Amino acid sequence: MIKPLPRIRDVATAAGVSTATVSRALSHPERVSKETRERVLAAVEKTGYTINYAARNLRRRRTGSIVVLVPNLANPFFSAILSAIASEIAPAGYNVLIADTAQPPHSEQRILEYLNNNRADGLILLDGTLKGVIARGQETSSSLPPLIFACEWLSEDGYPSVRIDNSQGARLAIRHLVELGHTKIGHVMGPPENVLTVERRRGARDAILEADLEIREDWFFPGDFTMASGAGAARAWLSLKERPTAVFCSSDEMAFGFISELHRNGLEVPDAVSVVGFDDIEISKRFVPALTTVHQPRARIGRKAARLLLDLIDGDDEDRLAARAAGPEILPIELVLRESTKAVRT
Amino acid sequence: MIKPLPRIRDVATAAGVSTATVSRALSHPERVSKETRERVLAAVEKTGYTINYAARNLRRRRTGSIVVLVPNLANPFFSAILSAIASEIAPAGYNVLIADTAQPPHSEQRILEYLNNNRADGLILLDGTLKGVIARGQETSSSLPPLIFACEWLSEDGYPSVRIDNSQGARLAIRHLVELGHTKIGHVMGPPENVLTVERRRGARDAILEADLEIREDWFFPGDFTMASGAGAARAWLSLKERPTAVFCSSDEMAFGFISELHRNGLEVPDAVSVVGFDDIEISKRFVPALTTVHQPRARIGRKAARLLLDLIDGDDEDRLAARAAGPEILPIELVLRESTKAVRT
DNA sequence: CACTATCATGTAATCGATTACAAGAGGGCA
DNA sequence: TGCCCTCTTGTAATCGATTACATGATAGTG
Repeated sequence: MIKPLPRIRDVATAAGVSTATVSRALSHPERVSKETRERVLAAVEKTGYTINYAARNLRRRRTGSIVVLVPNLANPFFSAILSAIASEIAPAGYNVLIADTAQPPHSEQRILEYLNNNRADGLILLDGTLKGVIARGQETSSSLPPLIFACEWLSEDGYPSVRIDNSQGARLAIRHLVELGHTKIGHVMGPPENVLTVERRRGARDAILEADLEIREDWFFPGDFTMASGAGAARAWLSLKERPTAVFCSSDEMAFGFISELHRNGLEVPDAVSVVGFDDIEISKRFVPALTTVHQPRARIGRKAARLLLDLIDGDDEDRLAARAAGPEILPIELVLRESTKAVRT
Repeated sequence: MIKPLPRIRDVATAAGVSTATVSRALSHPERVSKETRERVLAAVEKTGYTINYAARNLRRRRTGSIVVLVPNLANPFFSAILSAIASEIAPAGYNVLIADTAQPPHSEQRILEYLNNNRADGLILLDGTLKGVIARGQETSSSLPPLIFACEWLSEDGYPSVRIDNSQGARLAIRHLVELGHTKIGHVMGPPENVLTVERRRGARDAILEADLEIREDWFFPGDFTMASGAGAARAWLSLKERPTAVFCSSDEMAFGFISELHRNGLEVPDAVSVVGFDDIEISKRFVPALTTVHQPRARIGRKAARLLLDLIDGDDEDRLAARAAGPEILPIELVLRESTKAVRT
């Protein structure tokens, strides 16, 4: 029942040429004559030949795949970026290999393995908490494959990255609330060590100070980007004696958690409190109320990161140094005004 | 700057043994003596050796990866399943290779390539619209690698699949609405050719008839599982002279689109109309109103499909025939009651 | 016409790990 | 002591495609 797959030798026999010629006809068509090329292609068709990638990759000393490390595959924010990455990488002839860094099987050891040259020709990292792992990777391995950060990044090491200006996004959100007349503004933060948390919190603080408003530490609620943590922040908000009239959440998901928890307690947004999110994921415009939020061009981020990585892979060491020197690629964002914010009662 | 990676020969030299012994020490530790094993492991440590998978896979005549074909990576329904699949497959030593069947670069030709033995050791298909491609694959290739459908499936060919009882899910939804006293019940359907659409519509019709209620064709709204199509159905609902008082949507996303579009038109759920969804994706319990929906155990579906596939890969042809004969694996569902439905006004 | 450049193709080495087979060492048993 | 069996290790073939190098044919040039 198991018939062995046709090999390049079978094609060569069928076409009456050598394996070298078949290989050339397929990989460098311009290097064989028109007649043999056609004869080879016909033979390929006839035998049903498809290439054995393991053999090709072994000989070419590459892996043919690109690894994407995602903090959480199930999170729609990441899956949209992933989708864009895949759409750019697949046509370039690479496999997209996905690893969820939060999944239990992915110990540091496992992730290190991906960093090793012989697992991937390049990496895209959507997880900025891998500093330790990458440092260890540099010690262990003589040279890491090209890598690019997207969305998140390592604050010190100058790896190339594609991202937005997060503190600017936070400023846009806060300024909008200020313009609506809010003077008591809170913030639901991301996980403490995350770069995004740091940048967005900084932007938020700066904008609050610029508006000559007070920074109240008890209005900066801890969170971790999940809906559950947004709901927790809502409970914290409810328990306050003096409550902010507007809250900027560091992710859309937290904003949903926040709004839904208030709803459970009989309070509606934006009447009870104005809420701004961050990310503008798919559902934000359909949420009830539709969420005012900072739009991140997720598809563009993914595509850009993929294209930069492909350039790095094709380029030489010089190109790589140039890429690191060039600094991060910052894509534009915008504040999308919807229903979840309104002017403060006067 | 580029230092060549250590090969198995380097380890052999460092340990003072042959490459065969190194290979055995790593792949079949019980076949070498304790002392050499330790010596080899020390040499591996010292040289920083990591295996070259292309070489191993070439020799072992396998690819080391499993391909998952997803209709739409950016859809959170699928990404949760994918996440579960990855968590099960990665520890088994396979790469998870993802291909988005809806992405432009994935012509039929490209998908066919994945079906070929030498791209993957096995496939998990979340897309039931691939009938044509698979038929062509069977013609072209002598034997397809083991494959498993998850969620969706091909209605005729008896490929193994892991899924839920979709018509039963639809019945649960309709019965719930009937119990709440609704007598005018509508349904927002998925894309016409989709198996899920067919099954859920059938379940819905049967349950409506069982309740001695009328089937009104103009209350069966076309859709395609997306939020936008749910919003379209809402507009259709609004334009009716006589409107159903309850609507069962074939996906949660369509339910969100439906609810949000009504909200834009000043109508609120469940006061204006009761809505039931299908899937119970992450956000459903936090939507406003929290969505009553049919829960699919997505993580379990993903894990189960992955485990079955791994069994098939390890098994022989006999096991594969047995698996096809065993029929689909049906996982339990339940109706989750939340806020989007309420008793009809009497 | 002789000589060189160009083009098309074939021969065979190569990528790096695995494993069939061979061989040697050591133990057990008559 | 001699024979067989088991255990450990080494030698070398192998997986399938690519490509450096060699070769022969053809065209172009002085």
